[in-house]
Amino acid sequence: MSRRQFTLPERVATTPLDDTGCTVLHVDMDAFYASASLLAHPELVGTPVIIGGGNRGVVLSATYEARRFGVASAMPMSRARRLCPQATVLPPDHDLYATISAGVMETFRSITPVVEPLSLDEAFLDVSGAVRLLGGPAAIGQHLRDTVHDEQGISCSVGVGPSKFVAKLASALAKPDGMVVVPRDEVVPFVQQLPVAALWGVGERTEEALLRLGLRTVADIAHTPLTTLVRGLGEATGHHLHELAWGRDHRPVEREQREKSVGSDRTFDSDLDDAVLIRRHLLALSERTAARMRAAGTTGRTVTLKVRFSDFTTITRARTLREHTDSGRAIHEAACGLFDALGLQRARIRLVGVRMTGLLDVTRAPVQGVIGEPEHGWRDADRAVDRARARFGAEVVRPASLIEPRTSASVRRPGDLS
DNA sequence: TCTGGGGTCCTGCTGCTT
DNA sequence: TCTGAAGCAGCAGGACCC
Repeated sequence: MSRRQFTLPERVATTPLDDTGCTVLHVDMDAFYASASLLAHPELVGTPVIIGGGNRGVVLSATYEARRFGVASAMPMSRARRLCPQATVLPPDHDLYATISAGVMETFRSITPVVEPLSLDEAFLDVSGAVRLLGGPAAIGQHLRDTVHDEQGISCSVGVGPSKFVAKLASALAKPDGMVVVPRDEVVPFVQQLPVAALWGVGERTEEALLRLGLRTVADIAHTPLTTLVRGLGEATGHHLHELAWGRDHRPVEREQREKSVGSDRTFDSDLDDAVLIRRHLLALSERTAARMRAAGTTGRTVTLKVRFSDFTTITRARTLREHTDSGRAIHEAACGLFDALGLQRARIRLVGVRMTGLLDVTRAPVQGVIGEPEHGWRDADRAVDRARARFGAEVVRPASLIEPRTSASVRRPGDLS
């Protein structure tokens, strides 16, 4: 679900051109979360719908009817509601999105085994091995669009190019519900007429830095000495943008991408200054992180605590443990240690997060027993809890300190401690 | 206007080891 | 024994992506 939208440059045709050598496809679902939610609410088709929620949330997705009013992804919900008060607001349904995404990825893999998912709603495909069987890349792209529409009932846009970078730019231009092919010979003029913000890796800050250097288009970057770019943007970014500005991107489409971190954040409905309550939130986040690691068969060694204050300044503190763990208890202990070491005196906190890095497959990082821990200790208990949750639901077993006293009048949503 | 939650990557700094 | 350089790991912060 790219957040970048560009107008179609005049020299790029929307009909298939010479697609020889354009073996990389980038497929991006159109307004994926909104389109998926409409499958469950067909009565809302053709109306403005916003997916998001919460007092302090942002827009996750919106139908094109809502976008016409200026609503965009990542926009604060309060602003979106002002721009389009008639829109229906639906809460996200992540289970539904995961199910549809799995179906879409299966369709992709029926065409080529070389599929690199980027998120639930987009992926790169290398179709070089499928050309002889299914026709040229553009024909494959069209076949893919038709299949996804027929099988899942949602539309997608496809970019076809000789590299991932070009294919991704092309799919952004194809939106919504279209396909753009960038022939190999057209790559340099195609990329160089775009604004600098079109480049992958150029966000708000980098765009500002480029504008300060007087660079507005990709062509400007291409004709700037590399040393100037490196001085202004840093070693990696300077080289990266210079390569992209000449249409050079040699990264292959990769099937397996192992995760490098797992974590959870929680923004509170209102800022908190109660350390006891914050530690309880850290326990919930630690348990969730640990459960996800166990489900993925990984363990982690470095615990990173994130704290965002009411003025939106954010700090992180990390601690590397002596050995790998997938225990919520161990993660919580480290996170609380880091939190206590901050020595905060009733600071108003907006968000806390827990993240584990230094991940290793559980078979390669056997977790040693803790001195004093019984033979069938907490690890066995954690796994029993995982099995119970898988069978009866996530809320069926929780640490005692996370259980709220029952009141007949109150209904709380999962994970809401405050 | 008022900023989610899941991530990756880069840069600069510090401290440890050789 | 002391000192400086180099390499490396860990940490913190920030930018960026969807």
